[in-house]
Amino acid sequence: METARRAPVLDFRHLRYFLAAAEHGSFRKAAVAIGVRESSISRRIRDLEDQLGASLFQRHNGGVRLTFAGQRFRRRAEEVLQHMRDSAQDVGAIGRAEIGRIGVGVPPSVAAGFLAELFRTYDQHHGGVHIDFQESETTAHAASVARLDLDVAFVAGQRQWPGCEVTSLWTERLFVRCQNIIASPTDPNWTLLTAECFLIRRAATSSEAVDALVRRLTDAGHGIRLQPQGVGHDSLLTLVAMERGLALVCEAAASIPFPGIVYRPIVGEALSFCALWSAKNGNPAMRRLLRMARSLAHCSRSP
Amino acid sequence: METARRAPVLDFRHLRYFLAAAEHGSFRKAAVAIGVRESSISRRIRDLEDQLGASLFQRHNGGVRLTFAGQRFRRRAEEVLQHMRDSAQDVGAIGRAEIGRIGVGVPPSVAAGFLAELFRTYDQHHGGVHIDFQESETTAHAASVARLDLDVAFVAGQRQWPGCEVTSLWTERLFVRCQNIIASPTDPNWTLLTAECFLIRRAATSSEAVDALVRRLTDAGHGIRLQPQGVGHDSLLTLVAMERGLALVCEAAASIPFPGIVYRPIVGEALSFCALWSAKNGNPAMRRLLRMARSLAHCSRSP
DNA sequence: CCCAATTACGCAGTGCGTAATCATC
DNA sequence: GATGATTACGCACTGCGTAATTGGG
Repeated sequence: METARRAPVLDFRHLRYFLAAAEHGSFRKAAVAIGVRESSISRRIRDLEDQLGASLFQRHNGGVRLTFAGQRFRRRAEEVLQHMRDSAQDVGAIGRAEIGRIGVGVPPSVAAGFLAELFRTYDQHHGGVHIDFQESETTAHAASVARLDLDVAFVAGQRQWPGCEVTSLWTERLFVRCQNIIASPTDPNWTLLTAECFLIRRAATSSEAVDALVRRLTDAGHGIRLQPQGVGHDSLLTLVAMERGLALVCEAAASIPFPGIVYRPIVGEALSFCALWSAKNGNPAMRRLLRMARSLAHCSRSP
Repeated sequence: METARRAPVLDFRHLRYFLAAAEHGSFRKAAVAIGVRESSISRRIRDLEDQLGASLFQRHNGGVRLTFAGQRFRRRAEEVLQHMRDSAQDVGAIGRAEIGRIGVGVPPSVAAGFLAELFRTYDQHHGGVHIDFQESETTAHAASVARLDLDVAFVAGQRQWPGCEVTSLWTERLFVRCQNIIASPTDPNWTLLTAECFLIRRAATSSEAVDALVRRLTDAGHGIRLQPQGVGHDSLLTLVAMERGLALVCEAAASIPFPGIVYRPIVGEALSFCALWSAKNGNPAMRRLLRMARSLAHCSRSP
């Protein structure tokens, strides 16, 4: 058995050299154009011809000319190379976060406040990135982030979550959402609060905000009546308007007006929000969003 | 200035490795599938990611998973690789003379005889090859072959031509094409022939066949009247039917019947044909035609 | 401790440049 | 002799395999 010289692996350079030679009609000129010696062109094209099983050039004195096979291969090679360049361009754009996709976990209300501002700004600068919002509770968010099902989640509270990095971002005051017939002390009337019952979403029974309020009231010697409801955030608002109780909301949600509803701040009570993300997640669009969030948090905090 | 490690040139292997890893969801499995070590896969994909400027896989314990960029690049890579394979296939088919193009120079009549048989057989076996016929005189054919404008030319005579290889193929008897009123001696009546005038195409004044006949007649002490006409081969036939003279044809043309026309062989006079081609011409379809021609000549000669 | 990916290291193979050679005008 | 492609040779470098390392259940 003959030890057939192992076929050289086809390289994109083969195509580049070939196209240059085809364009210039001369190995020499092609070599100058590419910045390489003629011998390289010659050998690479010989490799290419060997591998393809057809000669691509007719060599005559004064240069080379494409054979029939060469003419045919030229188009193909151009297409392949162009396609490859496009692909690299495409993927590179993802790498530079010019396009892409982010899965983002958000708390119930993103219509106003820090997050609304963040995503508005982000969209302005990275319109090509599709943002997939996922509304859920903190625990589920943390798990998704750790599993890389979500790229980043914005949640209330500062606690650690396994497999998640935590980046503190901003703080919001807590508000009581109530009917507008209730008196409006600057400092909330605790007695009044305890008389009413608090409507909370069943899924958020152990949320940071509720925990904080309960702690605060019990520390002050007051009781509190919680009334979990299996409804969404929007419906809670309606329930309040129906005089079925009060609702606890953060500052972002308090900026949204609704007929028959007013918001009263709970002085001294605040809720801090942070971003959860995974160190293993290299999604450049996510990292840029995170950077932007930090920058935004810094801006709005320092003044 | 930092000595930035020169970027590794993208290779089709990069794509193959990447696709294998994407398919198997594991560098390890991809490595076995391809028949290479994991480290190779790992490094090559890292190169690819560096070059593209985006990470393609999320590494988690138990394997890898495509990122958004990776998913996108996967389609592209498949297309590029497939396109490249198709191209190689295509060009390879040309190399194996399954498809292609041949420029063939032919004498005025190819409707019958050796060439007709040759092309009929060739078409049967290589239907994908397009044959470009070019009808011209020997000198022009030889020049075209040397310039590689023609791949091969079949011409009468055996003489050498610059830049051409010569391959003797077959021999044909010469015939006189005449009106059917002329007597039909087995051996042509030389007196009769000299009495008539020979119609020849002006372009073929110095053709091998005419030269041979003139030589023969003058050697035998006879004169000959040549009457060049600026018409094509077909028209000559009509002129003979109009009793304007005789015409000299080779055996192939003599097998085509025409009303009012008969052919008489010139005993002892024969014309040999050969193929002209260039040693520099690697056109595989041409070389296969040539091989087939030799084989055919051998077959029809030996019995 | 296992699985899977990554990194360190040494060796073989490949590609390039230099330079000589061939071929044609 | 000039131009242009091909070939011989030596060197640097890349890429692979082996094996050690990291990292997460």
